[in-house]
Amino acid sequence: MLVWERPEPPDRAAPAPLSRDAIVRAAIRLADADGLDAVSLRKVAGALDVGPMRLYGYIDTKEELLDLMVDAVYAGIRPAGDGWREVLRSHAETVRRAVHRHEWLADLLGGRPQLGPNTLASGNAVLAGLAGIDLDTVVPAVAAVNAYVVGAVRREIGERRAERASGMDKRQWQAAYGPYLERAFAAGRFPAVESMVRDGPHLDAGETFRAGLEFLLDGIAVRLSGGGSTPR
Amino acid sequence: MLVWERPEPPDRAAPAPLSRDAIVRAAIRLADADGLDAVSLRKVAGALDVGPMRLYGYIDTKEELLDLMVDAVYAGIRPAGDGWREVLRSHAETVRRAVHRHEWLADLLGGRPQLGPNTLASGNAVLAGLAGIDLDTVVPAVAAVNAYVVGAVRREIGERRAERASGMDKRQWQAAYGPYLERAFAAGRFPAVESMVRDGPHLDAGETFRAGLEFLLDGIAVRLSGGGSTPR
DNA sequence: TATGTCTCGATACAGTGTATCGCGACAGCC
DNA sequence: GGCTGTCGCGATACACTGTATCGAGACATA
Repeated sequence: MLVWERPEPPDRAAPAPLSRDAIVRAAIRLADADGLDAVSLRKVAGALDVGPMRLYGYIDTKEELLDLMVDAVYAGIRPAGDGWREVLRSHAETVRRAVHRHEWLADLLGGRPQLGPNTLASGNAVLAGLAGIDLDTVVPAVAAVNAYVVGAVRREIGERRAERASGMDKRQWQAAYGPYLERAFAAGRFPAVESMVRDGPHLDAGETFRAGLEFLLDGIAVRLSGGGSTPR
Repeated sequence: MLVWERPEPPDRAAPAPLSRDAIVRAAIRLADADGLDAVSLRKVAGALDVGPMRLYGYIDTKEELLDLMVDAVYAGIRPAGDGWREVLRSHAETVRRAVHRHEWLADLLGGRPQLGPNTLASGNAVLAGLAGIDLDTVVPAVAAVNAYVVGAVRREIGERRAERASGMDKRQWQAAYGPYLERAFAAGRFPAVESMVRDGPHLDAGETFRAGLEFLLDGIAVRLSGGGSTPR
């Protein structure tokens, strides 16, 4: 094509000013709106009016971006309250609330060790709130609470998504899986599950989360008060 | 109609005989060898000497294949032992062992509700082992143990991968993250974390898992023996 | 034998993460 | 003020993903 008819290059928008922070915020916006799958380097870059390759000046890898997203959320995760029990409980509840605001967190938590500054600060605050207690108890206790929270929110979000996928409503979810379960039960192969579904309590997600958390805290309390070893 | 009850297509004197089972086994082999990312429909089909589109006769979606993989593993997950405590403990340990054999399970567990026949049978066995106990306690207790296990194995596998990624050795992992943590500590911003790392116990993954599990079981024991409500 | 049904899989599409590298813009120097 | 060296941007490319489409061929039935 000859110069004469070749269009001039578009007025090069002054390269949009960029920062790791802006990138992470854009990625979080995308993930909040459409889930983690919607976070592609191309889309993040597009949201910032920037070429995809530009991002590689700020991060080496998509995984690093995900790590930064997690750490950004941890900026708002701090335990509150007095006493070991309240510290651990509020920590757990705060993480859960964060997951409610950012469902994609459920996909990332526990997936790889998080050592970002905000995550470290959050962990530091929890440990500081437990100062004075024997480290031999604190370390496994904190690990256990974290493990529980990760697993619990994962299941909670997983179920929520399954419900949403089958039509937005718990009634409709039951309509989708109910008949399947009915047929599975009809064969009589899962009587214990069947009686649980029929006669068991129907706790909502929050009640289930808190009930499990209290079990765990009660168990930690046993160790703290008993001071002895765990009974077999 | 869900995968589990949808009948397989009839045996067809096809170029390569195929079955849902063969597909799932091939997928599991790939995932065991090279991780979940190595499970692509093309690679699975390739391992079976078959075109990729052939698989869609047996599954509707890749997610269904992942569900089938999880359910296949649950075929070997059954609790053993007598008494609620031993049932829950052995269930947890068995799941953990399965995750050790199939690390990709850690990426899938809790991600979506599992209602396959083997998973239902496993859950049924656990509930049957808890027969006689008040369902108001059993339901949250089982949920809590499952949540804990999911979170715990996720972290365990996540850490194991991070170590492996940085050179195969725990020493080398500490060499990779150690200096970073040293620098972070040097600023004095995470004193509680620092003292934990320096003075805290260094439990291995198995000890940590069991310690947290015993906390949880102790907490459930409190409810079972006390019979009363949880103290605030 | 003709017809209808069904399955296979080649091809295609839109998307992914990221390596490569030429071009253009800027900074510093003569 | 003009030249040159450096550097970062981002177009292009690559290998790969999950899956929709659809023509071709095989089988069962009429």
